[in-house]
Amino acid sequence: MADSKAMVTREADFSAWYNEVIQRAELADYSPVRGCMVIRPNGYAIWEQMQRALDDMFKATGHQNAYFPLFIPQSFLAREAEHVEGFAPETAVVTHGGGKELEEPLVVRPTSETIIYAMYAKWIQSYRDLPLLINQWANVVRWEMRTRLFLRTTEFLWQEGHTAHASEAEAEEETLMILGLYRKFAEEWMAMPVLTGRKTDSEKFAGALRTYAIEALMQDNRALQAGTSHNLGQNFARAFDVTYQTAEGTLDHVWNTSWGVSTRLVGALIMTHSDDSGLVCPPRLAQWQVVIVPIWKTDEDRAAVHQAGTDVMNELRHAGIRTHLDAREGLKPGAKYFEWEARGVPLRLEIGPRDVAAGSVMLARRTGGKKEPISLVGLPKRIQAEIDTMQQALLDAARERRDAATVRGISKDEFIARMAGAGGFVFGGFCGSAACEAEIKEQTKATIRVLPDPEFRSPEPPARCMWCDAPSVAEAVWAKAY
RNA sequence: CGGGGUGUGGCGCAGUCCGGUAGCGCGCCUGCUUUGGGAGCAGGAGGUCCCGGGUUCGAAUCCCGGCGCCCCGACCA
Repeated sequence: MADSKAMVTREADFSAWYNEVIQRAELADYSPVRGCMVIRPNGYAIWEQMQRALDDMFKATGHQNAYFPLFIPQSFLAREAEHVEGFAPETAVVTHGGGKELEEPLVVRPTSETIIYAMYAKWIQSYRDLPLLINQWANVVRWEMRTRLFLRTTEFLWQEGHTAHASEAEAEEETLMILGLYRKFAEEWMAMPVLTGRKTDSEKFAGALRTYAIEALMQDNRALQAGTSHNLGQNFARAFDVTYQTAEGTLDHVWNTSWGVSTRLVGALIMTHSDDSGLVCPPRLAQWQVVIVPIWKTDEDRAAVHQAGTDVMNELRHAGIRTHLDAREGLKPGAKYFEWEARGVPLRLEIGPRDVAAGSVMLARRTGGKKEPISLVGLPKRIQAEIDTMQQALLDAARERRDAATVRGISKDEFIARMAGAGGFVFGGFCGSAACEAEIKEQTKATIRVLPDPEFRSPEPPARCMWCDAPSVAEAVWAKAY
């Protein structure tokens, strides 16, 4: 790599460590444009795996992909009061085109509700047109003050689903179905445990009736919102006049939902699993699940191990395992080991003359443990089992870490001390007052991440507000967040 | 925009206090020898020292004015 060979540790400087993991794994780089990043092939490959898995899930639940324009007439943004208040300060605006000043400035989309619902108004006439279930994969731009690779960049990639329904109940069902789908993706693909729940009014999407989110806890015990699903009610339908005729012949506004996850998930993946040797990528999302490193001394050996390596690669690929043979010359095996570790490849197979003679390969796991020789007989099955085991082990480890950093029912003073120190998730009673919520944020930097869904709540509902001691109206989860 | 820091080959830095014409490590290129945990030797390429102005015989270094980037805050997926 660029400088000295030892990495900054998480312990020493988590933020520097995060940047170094990204640089060493060649996931992304800073661009000439402030706040924007270049997603390099290794990083984009992870995003592509994420896209594939999510897209399959969207399609399996009846959604179709479409594409809407990057530019939105500025006036569109203003049609929904809360929405414009929320997004106007962070938009990029195009005022000139073709050398002339535009009659109406164009906003570079920070999100696409407005232009999509303007179109829905044209497309939806009858209850027979509902539900309309559309997703788009796109880039959006938000002029953030401070940016960080993957976590918050001026331009980012995401998917945004936008649906229209005939009733509030249907819209709510869709909103929650997607929340569950995001949770499933986070846990089963990213091996990242999440809390699900509702956002408070101060944290909800600008223009939504209700916002739900999945929240994860990073290794530095700061929370990260990993995905959101909004029930928009009829707010946008009213603003864009999206109406339909009911079976009874009356006219009604549709009920909308919108939901999204972004390239932030790549940052979440990094901060959930990686270690002081570099990226650790869950096998299901890894560009390469297995890398084969041949080892040789003589030309004879070289030919033999390359043949063996190629055979193994073909056999594994045939079994659907993403496998790469690192046949580069002029690099010692150890150098390759370090490089592939930094890039997070889950499994490494070393093949040298001794292994060829023994009909085996040496298996090393990115997550540690002893190297061990394994037989070439039945190799794909064995490797698939290793992949499945590692995928599960990563989720288990991440959940254990999160749970260890979660406390319930502590006092105000303990809360203050905890937010100043260890961090993590804190469950406690909440009085429901926005003023109280704001005061907590001001004094401790902690925010309510979610009002958790029933399965995450404490067995005994808290009786009083953790902060002000007024009667509690809901249990809340606080954390310092990214 | 407020506070702090920093701009020197691709990357990380030294040199700046005390002015004398740019150096180290890593990386890169070529060749030979190497290859079971970051190879060795030899040769080589690569720099408007952030920009502009000033002082001086002479500026990476001193002075003035800009700009960029990073960290901490306010905003956020």
